[in-house]
Amino acid sequence: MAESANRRVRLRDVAERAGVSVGSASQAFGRPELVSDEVRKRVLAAAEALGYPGPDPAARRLRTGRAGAVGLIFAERLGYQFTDPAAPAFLRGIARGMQEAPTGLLLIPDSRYREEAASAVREAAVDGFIIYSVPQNDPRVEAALARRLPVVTVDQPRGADTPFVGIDDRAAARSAAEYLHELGHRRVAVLSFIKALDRAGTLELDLSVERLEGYREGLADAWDPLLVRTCRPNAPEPAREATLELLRASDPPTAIVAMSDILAIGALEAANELGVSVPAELSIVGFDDSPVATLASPPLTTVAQPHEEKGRLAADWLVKDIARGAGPGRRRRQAILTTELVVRESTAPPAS
Amino acid sequence: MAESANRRVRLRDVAERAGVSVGSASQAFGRPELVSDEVRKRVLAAAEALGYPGPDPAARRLRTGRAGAVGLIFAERLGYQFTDPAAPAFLRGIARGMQEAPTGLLLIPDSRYREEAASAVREAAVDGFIIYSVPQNDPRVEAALARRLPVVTVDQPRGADTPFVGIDDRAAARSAAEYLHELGHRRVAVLSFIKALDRAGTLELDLSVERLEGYREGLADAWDPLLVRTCRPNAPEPAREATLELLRASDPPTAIVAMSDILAIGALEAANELGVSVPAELSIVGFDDSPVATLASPPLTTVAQPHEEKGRLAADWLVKDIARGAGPGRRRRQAILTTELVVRESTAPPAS
DNA sequence: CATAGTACATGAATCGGTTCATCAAAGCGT
DNA sequence: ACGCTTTGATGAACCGATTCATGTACTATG
Repeated sequence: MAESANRRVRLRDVAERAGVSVGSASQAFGRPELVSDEVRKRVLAAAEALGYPGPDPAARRLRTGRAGAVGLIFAERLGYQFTDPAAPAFLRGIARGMQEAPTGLLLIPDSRYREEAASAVREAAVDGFIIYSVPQNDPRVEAALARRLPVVTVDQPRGADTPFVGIDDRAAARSAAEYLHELGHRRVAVLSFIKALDRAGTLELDLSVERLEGYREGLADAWDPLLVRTCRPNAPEPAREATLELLRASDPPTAIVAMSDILAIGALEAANELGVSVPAELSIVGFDDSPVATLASPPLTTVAQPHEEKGRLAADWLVKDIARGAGPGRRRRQAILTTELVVRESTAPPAS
Repeated sequence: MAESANRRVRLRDVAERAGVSVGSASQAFGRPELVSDEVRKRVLAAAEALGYPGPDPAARRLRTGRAGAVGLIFAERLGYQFTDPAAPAFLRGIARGMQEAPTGLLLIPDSRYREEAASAVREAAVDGFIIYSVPQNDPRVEAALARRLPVVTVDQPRGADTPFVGIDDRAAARSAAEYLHELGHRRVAVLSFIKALDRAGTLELDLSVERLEGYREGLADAWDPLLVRTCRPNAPEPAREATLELLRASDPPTAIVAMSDILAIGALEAANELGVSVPAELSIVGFDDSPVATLASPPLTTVAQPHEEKGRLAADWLVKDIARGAGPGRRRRQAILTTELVVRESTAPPAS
C-alpha cells in the first residue's frame, strides 16, 4: 500500500490510475450507488495503491457550500472558559443537541486583541454560530452577524437580533436575595462580577447588571451598595480575598450572595480560614448549581439554572436553521428557561 | 448599507463595483499593504455597500491549503466527555498551547456507529489531530493517520506511531497502592474501568490495564482479584453501587483505590450512606487530582497528573509540526510527564 | 425489428477565492 | 531626456473536488 507519494495525491490521480473519469471517481466515494461495482472496486483499489487520503474536505466544502461545523464563541478567553464548572454542562448540552446532525463544533480561537479575535470569527469555516454569554459590545458579535449565517445567542448579549436562549437573571437573583431576607438577614454582602451601578447606562441588559439589580430588589431595605464587592476573574481566589476583608470589618455581614458557585466556594474558604462557621454565623448563596455546589461542605444553597438544556436547545435551533437553508434567524424566537433556588446547608437564619 | 442581495455576494461582485480587478480586491482584504489607499478604500466601500461578508473561508482554505484548525478526537462520546472533570483542564492546556497560533479547535462529532465516527474524522477540515485517550482499536485512529496530517496522541493509544504525551500509568497506580499497603491495609478493593485481566492479550498497553497492573504490583501480597469491581461509565453512581456491595459483604475491605476521582467520590457517597467513616474505617484513594478532589469531604488522597500540561504540550507540538509543513510526526517524540501521590485526608492506617 | 427505457460513464462548468508573472505608470538622478 | 527603480494593478492559472447534461450501450417490450 501507499507507494511513496512525494506529491500530494488528488482525485484526478486516482481516476487516472483506475482508468476512469474524475467524475466517476468522485461518485465512487460520494455516492457509491451511482457507479457499477466494477468501477467502484477499481477506484478504491487505485486509491489504496496511491495512498489517497480521501476527498479533500476543503474542496468538498467549497463546492457543496456546507462546512459541517458550527462555531462556538465563548464569553472568555478559551483558557479561562474551561475553569468555569458550568461550561462542561453547557457543552454537553450542545453535543446532545447535535446528536443527529453529524456536525463538528469549532471552538473559535480568541486573542488578547479584540480585533484579532473578531477576525477569527470572520475566517471560521462554519455553517453557523452559537454565541455564549458574550458581553454586548464585543466585536466578535458583530463579526458573527456580518457573516449572515444562522446564529443563536445564549445568555448574552440580549440585544442581538437573533434567536435567544437564556434565563431571567434578575428574577433568579432576586429569589436568592429574597430568601436571605426572609430568613432575617439584614447585612448581606454581594460578590459580583461587576462594580455596583457600573455605568449602568451602557451596560443595560447585561447579565451581571441584571443579577445585581435582582439582588437589590430582593434585599429591599437591606440593600447596601457598600457591601458589594467585585470579584474578577470568576475564580475562588478573588472571592476569598473579598470575603476575608468583609468578615474582618467591624460590622461583618451575616450573609453573602455570590454571582457564581465558584465565588461562593471562595467565600466558604475564607470563612473556614477565619473559623467563621457556615451557616451558623454566615450564610452563603451561590449561583449556577454546578457540580461543585453539592460537593462543597456544607453543600451550597444556590440558584439552579439548566446549563445543559441551554446548550441542547441552542444547538437544536441552530442545526435546524442551518438545515432549513441558512439566512440569519428568521422570526424572533426566544426561550427563557426556568431557574430554581435550591436550598442546601449553607444558609440559616442569622445568629440572633 | 447592505442593499438587499438576494444572490450571494462574491469577491468578484465587489471588485466589479469598485472598478478594480478581483486580484486587487483580494489584496485589499488579505494584504492591505500591497494596494494603494485609494483602491483599498474603494473596495471596502463597495463591500460595505453590497453587504459582502468577507472572503469565503472555504475558498480561501482550498487555495491556501490551511484549514486554520486542529481536530480533537475524544475518548468518549462528546456528551459524556464533558462529564469528566479532567477534561476542562486538558482543554485549557490545549487553548494555552495554541495561544500564539490563531488556530481553532474542532471537536470532531462522534456517533453511536463507529464507522460513521471514522467518517467524521475523514471529512474534518483540519490541519492536524490531537487524539485524546482513545482505545487502541478505535477506527477513528486509523482514519486520522490515513489523513497524513500531523497527529499527536495523548494517553492512548500508545501503539500509534505518532508523537506521544502521557504519564506512566502503571507506576502512578503502583504508588497509590503501595501507599495503602504501607499504611497496613491488606484488604483493598479496586474500582476499575475494566474487568480484571480482561483479555489482557488484546488490550496490551491499554491505560486501564496498565493501571490495574500497577495496583497489583503495589498491593503485592494483598492483591485480591475478587475485590476488583468494574465501574462504567466513569461516574459516581456505578462506583457508589459497587462500594455499597463491597461494604455490605461479610469481610469488607479497609481501603479502596479508584481509577478516577469521580469513582472515588462515588465510593465516598456509599460510605457516608452506610455510616462508614472515612478515613477511620475506610481509606479511599482516587486518581487525577481533579478539582473535585479538594472539594470532597474529606479531601481525597489521589494521584495527581498534569492534565493541563498534557494539553499544552500536545497542542504545542502539533502547532509546530503543522508550521513546519505537515507530514505525520517525524522523529519519534515522547513525553512521559510526572505524577505524584497527593496525600490528603481520605486515607489512614486501617482500624486495628 | 423498432422503440422505449435503463444503467452507467463522461467531462465541462462551477464553487470563490489567492497568487504571481507581467506590465504600465510614476518618480528620480544626472 | 534617458535609463532605472518603485509602486501598484491586472488577469489567468490554480486549489480539488461535485454535479449534471449529454451520450452510449445494452435490455426489455410489443
